[in-house]
Amino acid sequence: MRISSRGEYGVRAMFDLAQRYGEGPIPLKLIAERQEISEHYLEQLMGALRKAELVVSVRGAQGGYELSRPPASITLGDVIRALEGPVLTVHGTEGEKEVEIPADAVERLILADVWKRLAERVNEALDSVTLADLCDEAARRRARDDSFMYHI
Amino acid sequence: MRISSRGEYGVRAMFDLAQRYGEGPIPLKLIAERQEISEHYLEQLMGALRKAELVVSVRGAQGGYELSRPPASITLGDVIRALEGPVLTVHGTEGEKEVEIPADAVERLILADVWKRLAERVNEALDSVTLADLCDEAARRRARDDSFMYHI
DNA sequence: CGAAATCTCGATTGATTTACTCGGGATTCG
DNA sequence: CGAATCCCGAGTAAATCAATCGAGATTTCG
Repeated sequence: MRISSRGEYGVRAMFDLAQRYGEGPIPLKLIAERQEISEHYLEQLMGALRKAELVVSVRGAQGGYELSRPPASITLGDVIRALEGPVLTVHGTEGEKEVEIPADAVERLILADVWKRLAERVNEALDSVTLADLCDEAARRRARDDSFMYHI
Repeated sequence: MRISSRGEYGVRAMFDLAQRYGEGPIPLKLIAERQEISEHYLEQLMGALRKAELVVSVRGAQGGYELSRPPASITLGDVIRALEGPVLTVHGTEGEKEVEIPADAVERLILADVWKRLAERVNEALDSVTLADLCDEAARRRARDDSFMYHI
């Protein structure tokens, strides 16, 4: 149950974009350099984020990517689900259609319910952090570090 | 971010054992049959659960496995962590030792904190369900189904 | 005692997923 | 036009997953 590099890199890239929200499109190359992610690999991730409508792209020279909406309205859950698919899926529970008749129906049904509830809790946790939260925290820490510098 | 078959099968097997807690050792073969899991594969999982001290084994004829402690004191988190390793790990955060100097230290530190908090929330969710909870719910549903039968 | 029932352990294997890399095409700005 | 971009699909090496297999060690029962 780990977050793959897609999720990790995706969040880093989105954090990067969030801090530049409103400055127009940011070329992928810059994000890749700052976040130390392979350009080609990041392209794939941005493609998925664009399909999920979390970013919009501008093609051609001076193009790039920007968030499709304010950082406060994009959660880590949005980013992670876009890149890694639905969270905490269990094979016996994933699809919408019912699986084959189980040996002990009661047990299987209980577990299906439990997995579902747990997945909801995980999604709630992931959705409780927005890109704006990350930006605010970054601003706070940078301010603190700066004032610390002046006191030397 | 899915639960692998190890986690899913492991929970099924532990649920099975929990419902027979106090009846002495249950042979793996029976669990495998009831839960429709390959015997050899389940052996591996039981080995991990034994090393995590969630079950104890009794060797020889009439042997088998039983829970090492009451169902109310074993959580789904215990089972899943024993079988799948620590939950919601992120490569850049997993080890205890610090990774190489990041490009933007503030960003990386914030994300490390966030991943850690999220992992805690996921663990809390997984630990909020015990094997006894599953058994209680099974008993409740079976009772309801039975009384339904009598009314036909 | 000996045979059957069990757990124990490590090796191997095929399929899938992950984490990339590569190459070329389409679009837009200057 | 040509450079800077995004766009897209194919390919690949390594890791992980989900088993499978085979050979032992231990214990009960007849």
